[in-house]
Amino acid sequence: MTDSENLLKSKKLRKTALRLRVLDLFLGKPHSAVQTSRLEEELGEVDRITLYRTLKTFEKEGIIHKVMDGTQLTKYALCHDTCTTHSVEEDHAHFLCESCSETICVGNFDMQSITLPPSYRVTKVQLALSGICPNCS
Amino acid sequence: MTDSENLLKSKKLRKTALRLRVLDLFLGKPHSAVQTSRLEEELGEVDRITLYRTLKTFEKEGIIHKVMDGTQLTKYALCHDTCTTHSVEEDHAHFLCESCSETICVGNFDMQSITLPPSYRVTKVQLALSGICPNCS
DNA sequence: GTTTAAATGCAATAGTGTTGCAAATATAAC
DNA sequence: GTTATATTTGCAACACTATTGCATTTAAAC
Repeated sequence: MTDSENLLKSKKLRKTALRLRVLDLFLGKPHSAVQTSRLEEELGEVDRITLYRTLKTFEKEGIIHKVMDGTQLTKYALCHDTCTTHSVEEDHAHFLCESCSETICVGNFDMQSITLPPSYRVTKVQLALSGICPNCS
Repeated sequence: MTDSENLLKSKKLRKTALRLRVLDLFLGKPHSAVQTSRLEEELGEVDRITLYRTLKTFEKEGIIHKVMDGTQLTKYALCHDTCTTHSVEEDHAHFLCESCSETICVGNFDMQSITLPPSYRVTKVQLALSGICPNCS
């Protein structure tokens, strides 16, 4: 049984052709955030609605999470360790390369370093870095 | 001459009815990020295309900047001090209240606290905080 | 194999944002 | 105040992203 099949089974999701293909794609680039339109391209002729529903299902099950990289584009990335239980990912940072537009997860950081008035109750911190990635410099 | 009129003059932009109304709105809530659809509501019957073009013009002139608060919505806020020269705003943080959905600028922070592999050249840092704001708690 | 609940695919729809172009208008020159 | 002109506006049309309802298909359990 492949990783994708195992993952679906562990989430009690039915094994369908598209779900397996989408999962394979994410598992193939575990630290990259993939844009929805890019997924459509890579998958070829798929029903767009089904793809969107697949992504929503995966998000709800904590398989993938939306990535905030400072663009307004919808990008998803595979969840790791800390975010497998919920789709919410806390204190997580992403880096967007301004040259190649690739977005990658760069792991967690210490949110203690941010000071806010105590009247604000902060429950989630997302950091969007951008610049030039190692490949492009 | 009002603040809005002065601002337009200083940017060598023509004084039009819509521009003045939009500017007044932003100047009225100098630390809030306003969603485009919300602007449409508050302005009443305005031509949507003209509004979008107005926002783009203001953004290009460094009057307002796009705010990244972790939602995929387009929100703009007035530029202050550090971001008046460009539409790019650096090392800036915003706070989104999960209860009332208001987004406010919470000022700058120290980006030194983020550690990344040195092969990444970071030129821009955006921080999206979310939780409960003082009004809602 | 049969059953059934879940997933898919299609049609229709909504929201956001853009471009081209003719008409209107703000500013500057007279 | 009038006129000239470059800017701005408003409309039509379009593109992209995303969602909902519903009939059909299919995966998994029996």
